[in-house]
Amino acid sequence: MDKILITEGVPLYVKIREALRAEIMHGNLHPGQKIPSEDELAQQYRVSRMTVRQGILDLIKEGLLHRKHGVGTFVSYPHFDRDHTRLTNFFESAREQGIDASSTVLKIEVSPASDKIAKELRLSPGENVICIRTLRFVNQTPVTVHDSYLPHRLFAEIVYENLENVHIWDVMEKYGYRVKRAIQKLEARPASSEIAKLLDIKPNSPILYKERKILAEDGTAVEFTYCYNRGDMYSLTVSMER
Amino acid sequence: MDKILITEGVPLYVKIREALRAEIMHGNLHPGQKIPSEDELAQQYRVSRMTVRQGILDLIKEGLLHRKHGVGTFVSYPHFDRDHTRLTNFFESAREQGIDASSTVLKIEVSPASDKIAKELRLSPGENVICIRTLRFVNQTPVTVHDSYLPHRLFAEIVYENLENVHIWDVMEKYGYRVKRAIQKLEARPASSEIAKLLDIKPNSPILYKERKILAEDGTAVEFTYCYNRGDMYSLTVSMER
DNA sequence: AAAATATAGACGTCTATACGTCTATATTTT
DNA sequence: AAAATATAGACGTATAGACGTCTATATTTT
Repeated sequence: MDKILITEGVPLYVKIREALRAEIMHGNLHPGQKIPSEDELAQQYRVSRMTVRQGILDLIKEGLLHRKHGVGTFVSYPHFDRDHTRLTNFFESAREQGIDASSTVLKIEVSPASDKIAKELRLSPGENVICIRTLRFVNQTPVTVHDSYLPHRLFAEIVYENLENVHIWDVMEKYGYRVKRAIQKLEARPASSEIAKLLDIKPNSPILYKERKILAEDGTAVEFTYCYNRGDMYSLTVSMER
Repeated sequence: MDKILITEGVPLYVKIREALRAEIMHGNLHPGQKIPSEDELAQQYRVSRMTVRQGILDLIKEGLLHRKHGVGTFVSYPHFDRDHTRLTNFFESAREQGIDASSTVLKIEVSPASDKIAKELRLSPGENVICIRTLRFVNQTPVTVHDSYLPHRLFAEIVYENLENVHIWDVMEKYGYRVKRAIQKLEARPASSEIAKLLDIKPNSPILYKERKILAEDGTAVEFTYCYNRGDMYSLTVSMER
């Protein structure tokens, strides 16, 4: 039985990958089930085995499939929370979950970087950074105070952009930097009086404190942030592998 | 100039990957620098281009290299915190950081799973789980209360094992399950009086609360845990990608 | 000088083939 | 019946070659 791939302008292995993904999602292939072997799929789709393999390997990396040498390839069980594992920005993830999200800019200023930020962003000593403090709302309730530090050298003109209700990562793309990776450190902390006031909670309430460094595709450190998230209204899901 | 690969019994692409890694680590190739093209490397190592490619792709997945279509492959800047990004267990990561770590078992019991745990571990209704509560210490100070739930069906005999100062993941391997992935939800919460007493802190102090589901290589859900970590003594670093 | 175009280098996709290694199962031997 | 062995199926590694696409740079044209 031949399977035919129609779309043009898309690599074959991507088509096969998506065809397999669709079969899994639609339940034609169910969790735990063995999928056809690389050879069989190659014949079905009339491509070479290596092409099928490339598509399968993608899905394995994603966690949708797993395989055992000498035995076969199997559909993984769901609950891998694939969606929450990707690096998404505030507005993206809110939109996906159908939540009303907004943000206001509290402050923009340019000043020399602190030692810590200079080190994290790999700046020369005394180099300037743009600091943007925003307050983020979910359903009109303040949830996060977000302090963002950007190298002034790379984003000097960004201070003239509209930054309300827009994610800064989208703005960065105009400057040629596409965000690729974040390294984040998480802690539970008591809210300072300043943060408590902004988030409309009592001082010393638990805050999910997050420091993160954002890297672009070429490894440039493009942003460093301090985030103060209301503990009772914010949770974060991550996936890690051995 | 030919480069020669000596070790036997190791795939060629692994040798090339490790040779490249060594060159980067030893500083022969420095961050930002362009490495030789796939064609050049194939000639140097006298292998096919696809073999070199497989090695390079591994290093890109790791974040050690990055590439730009039509331009070349480059050494990434460090600070990717590769070490903190892997899923490691409590004792592994403590050892790596040269920290004194220990744990005591407070309780072991077998009982029917709660609805939530049955759902997360994909158990039949009413199926039994083993609950193990441990207290973890760093430098003799209690840092984490750890409630672990395991399917009784898979690990019935585990209750007879020594579980003090041992990580349960190591014990699980004896039962044929190798931990592969964790999906964790993180929140900042106030400490309950029970948890506060165990961690020797005041009630309502910030706790980094963590729920996680642990999956084995074949996708079996092997453990569900609730973790209560002292906010002032525990932080977690994770990396996420788009 | 500016704009359009050509070119070379490098990565991206794809094929067809070969042989190695691992696992589960069937077969044979003890 | 148990143990050893063979076998088939499936993934793992590796090659050589072809052509596509992208980027930066050099060249030509305007």
